Parts: sequence; C-alpha cells; structure tokens
Amino acid sequence: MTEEKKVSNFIWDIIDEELAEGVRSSVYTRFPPEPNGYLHIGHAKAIYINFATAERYGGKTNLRFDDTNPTKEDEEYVDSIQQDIHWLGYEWDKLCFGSDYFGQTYRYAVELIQKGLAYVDELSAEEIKEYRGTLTTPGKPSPYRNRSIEENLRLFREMKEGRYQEEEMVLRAKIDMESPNIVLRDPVLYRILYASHHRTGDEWCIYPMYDFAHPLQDAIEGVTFSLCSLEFENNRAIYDWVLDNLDDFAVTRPRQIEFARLNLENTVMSKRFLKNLIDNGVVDGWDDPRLPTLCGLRRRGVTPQAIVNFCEAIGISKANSEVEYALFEHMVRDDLKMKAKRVMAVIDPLKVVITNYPEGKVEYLPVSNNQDDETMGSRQVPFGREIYIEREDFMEVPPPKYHRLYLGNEVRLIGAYFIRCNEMVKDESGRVIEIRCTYDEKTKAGSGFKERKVKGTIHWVHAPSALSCKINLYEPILLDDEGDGKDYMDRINPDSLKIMDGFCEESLKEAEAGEVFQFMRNGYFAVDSHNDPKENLTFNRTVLLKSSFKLPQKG
RNA sequence: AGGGGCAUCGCCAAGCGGUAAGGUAACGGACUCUGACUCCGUCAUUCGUAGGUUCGAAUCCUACUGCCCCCGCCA
Repeated sequence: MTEEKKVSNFIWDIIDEELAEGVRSSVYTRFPPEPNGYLHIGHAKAIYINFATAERYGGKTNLRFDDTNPTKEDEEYVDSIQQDIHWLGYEWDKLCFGSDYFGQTYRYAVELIQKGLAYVDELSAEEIKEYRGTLTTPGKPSPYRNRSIEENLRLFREMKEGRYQEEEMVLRAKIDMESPNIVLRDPVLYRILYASHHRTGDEWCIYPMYDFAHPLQDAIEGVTFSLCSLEFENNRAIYDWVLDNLDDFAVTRPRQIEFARLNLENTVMSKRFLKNLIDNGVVDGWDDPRLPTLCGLRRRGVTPQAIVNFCEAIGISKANSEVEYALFEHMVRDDLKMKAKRVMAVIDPLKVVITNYPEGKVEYLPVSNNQDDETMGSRQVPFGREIYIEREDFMEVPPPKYHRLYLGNEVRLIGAYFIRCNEMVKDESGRVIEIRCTYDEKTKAGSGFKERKVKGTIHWVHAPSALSCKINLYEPILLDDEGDGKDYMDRINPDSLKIMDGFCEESLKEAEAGEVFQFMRNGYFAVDSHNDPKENLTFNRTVLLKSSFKLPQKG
C-alpha cells in the first residue's frame, strides 16, 4: 500500500490540531450565500472548501441563505443558487435561512442588553460615523451609551413594535469606542427597516446586521468551522465577542477561519460589474458563456467536475493571488478528454473538389468516437467528391514546416484517404474559393497502407450532407489591464464573441442541447441551450485544444 | 493612535529546524490517422531584504521593504 501524501492546507492543519487536542470531535461547515445574485466560479471555490472540508472529516455542510437584509435580497436567486450547487455535485445537509432565526436573534440581543452589553442609540447615521473616529484616531462614546438596562429593553422592544422610523435608532453593542479595531467600536447590531422580507413578510421591522447574525446562525446550526474570505479577518473579533457573551455558547462555539478568495486572470466577479454588462447589453444574460457565472460556464460546456478539479488544484491559502486562466482551461480539457465524442466540423470552410473521385458517389467510412476509449464506439461518416476543409489548412504560400495542404502537397483526411492538392481556384479579388485535389484509393483508412507517409492530417466534412451550424467563438470579456487602475468598463473586449457559419458532420443532427463535443484539431464545443439544435444548431466554443503549431511571426 | 493579514519558480502552491513536493506554463525529444492526447527530459544552490541564533534556517529572533483588508444603519 503506497502512502499517498495528503496535501493539506492551513485550514485542515488547524482542524487536525483541534481534533487531536480534543477541542472538538466533529466537523460541520456551511456555505452561506446572500441571495442577491448568481453564483460564479469564485463562489465555487468557497463551496468546494466548505464541502471538501466536511467530506474530509466525515462531517456535513449546510446551505444557508444569509437573508438578513430584505432591501437587497430576492427570492429569484434562492432557486438558481440551489441548482448551481447541485450541478457542482454537492448535497447539503440542511437547507437553512438566516431569517429562520430572527426570533432567536432577537432574544439574544435582549440577553446582551440585560447584561449591559448593548444599548439603543439615537445618534444619526452621520453622527455615529463621526463618533466612531478614524483609522488613526479613537472614537468617543455616544451620549446614549449609558442608558439604563430597563430603558434599553423598552426602547428595543418598541423598535421591534414599529414605534420608530427607519434610521431613528439602532441597537449597538457596548464594547470599546477606543479599540484599534474599528469593528469593535460599538458595532450596530440591529437597524430598523420597513421592508418586506421574502420569507418573513412584514413580521419584522428590525433586522440584525451581519456581524451579529452570522455568528448566531453558525452557532445555532452547530457549525464548527465558519470558513470565509479574508476581508472578514477584522470581523472575527466581533464574531467571537458575540458568542463569548451569550450563555448558550459559553462552552463550545464555531471558529471562524479566513482564506483568500479566487481571482482569475481576465475575469471580474463583482456582481455590480456583471450586472453592468447585462444591463448594457454587452452580454445576453447571467448565463452568457463569456461570464464566469456557473450558469454561464455550464452553457459554455464547462463540466462541473472540471470546476471542482480546478478548485482542488488551486489550493487554499491566505495569500492574495490571481490564477492564470490557462490552469482553468487545462482542467476543462482534462475532464472533457475522455468524455466528449470527437467529431469533425469546419468553422471557416474552404471547398475541396476531389477530381478523380466519381461524381455522385458517397461512401460511409467508420470513424471512432474517441480513439482513446474504444468503448465509446464508432459512427459512419459520409465521404464524397466535394468536401469542406478548414481554410487555414491550405496555404498558397506555405511557411516553413507547414504540413498541411499547398500546391503539390499531400495530406491525410482523418478517417478517409490521402489527397494531393493540384490547383486552386480564385475569385476576382484573388481570394482562394476552392481547391482541387486527387485522392489515392490505396490509402484508405484502415487499409494498412504504408508505402509512403504524409506529414499532415486534417479534418473535413462531406459537403452535400454537412449540417450548417452557427459557431460562437469566445475570447476573454476583458482585455489585459495594461498599466493599471483602468476601469473595467474601459477594458471590455469588443471582440469577445465571433459568430461563424460553419459545417459539421451529419451525425450531429442527433446532438442535444448542452452536449459537448470535441471538434477534432480544434477544441471543445457545446450545443447551445438557448436554441433548439434541430432548428438552429449552434455551438459555443468551450475551450481550444492546445497546439504547438505556430505560424512564423511576421515583421 | 492605528489595527488585522500576506510575501517560496512566469502563475498557483507544499514545506512547520535536517539541507526546496506537486500542478500549470515554457522549452527539448519520442509517439501519433487530431501539430491534440500520452510518454520521457529540462525548468528555485534558493525561499521579499538585511542582520542574528544554531553543527545546520524557507522554517526561530530582530529590523526593514512591498502588497491586501478595516472608518456601511452592506455582506
């Protein structure tokens, strides 16, 4: 038995330690999205970390919607978020809502007041800001800070009863107005909001702030490790303060651990930016294949396994970093390699007439669906006198080491014959519109022909039977940030989508929406789910195949 | 009157006082009915910098430097 060295990370090290020392005996995590947008690949990392951590220790993970701000959240997203998590292949233990705990949260606030640890403040928002001080100067106490417990209790109850207007007063924790950590300068615990909540309706007019609600949600659910991103490091102090001061959680409480969120090259995940792209019609919705949203990636043909593998590969650490897009692409290809059927399609067609092939004759040639996995079977592909090849597979003036077609050169057609190029036909403008070749019957695929070799092998489709299709070629939605500080909207790539009219082999008439194919020698392409493939066959390029072939640089 | 974090190969990232894993990228080469895949090889005498402790330091100490986060009644 080979000892596989389990690569760890700082979070699992901490857990190993706590488990070893008996600080706790089990692991429970949670993924707590705010239902205010669609999930993207950055969320996928958080989802992975939470679920993978629980899995590693035989624990469980809750899905909890952090819906404590009715002015920002929407029911619409609750369903899509669940769908996307399922799509990634994860199953949560309990489905929870922060709003389920509004009652308990309220009672815990009362407990803090009773302990003299919270007070109702009537300072205005501006005044609170003023009193808070700055990064380098201490704050000062609110004049309302030392009200009696009874008065605080009464006022807080009246807040809940709707006796006051929004912004008239808030409940604040009484901690330390001089703390070097600004989060601890009497943070607001509850604010008044006359907004209808998607689950609790108008039952409440006061809503807890994240800093108060989150530790309670975790603790109530029995979460042991509250894994979140780096920007919450300062908030850990209030997270601990809340739980330390409540009797119910005096003994054991969850531990918050922060990790660096994902940054991907040429990708922006901010909701504001994504929404901007959609609102301005730059893309056609949350599931546009150019977006890093999970629904966008899905429509592009990216598999959930590729995303999970990617999350695993990038690791977990506290260092702010940006991952190259190439790593993501590698994971996509790697997962599709053995899963996708390999077929032939021509994206930028050039007509080829095989002059010595009988007119009208059609033969069906067997082609393997995936030569790395013969269990995927084969199909019969029609071949005849007129075919299309990729325009870039012919050159009038071939550069050095060009193995494809040019006058006098011979190549192999995948699954068919060798053909030799004899002449080309141009239109008035001098553009090559057709080439004429001859084939050698002896070289038929599977015949074992070995008399001579050919350096190039190209793909093709039989012209009369080929299916017309639209092929969407995608480039990054953002241009490189030359220099820096450029606004995202100024970096939008005007050529992020190129629509091609191509041809694919007729076997693709059976293709189903969402299905992903390898177009041999080109890349992976997914049947677009917004169009009925029977009526408007459209492919979205998932990712290019790698290629070591480079046309010599000119100039 | 500031506090909290982070710095290891182009990009991620292990490493936890015993002499720099792995992935990706790149570059060679083999193979090939995909210039793909696969396979083989190359790729940090060095861990932000400068000192110190030690037989021995990426790991410990000190001082610098750089970057990120925090002054919402957002999360």
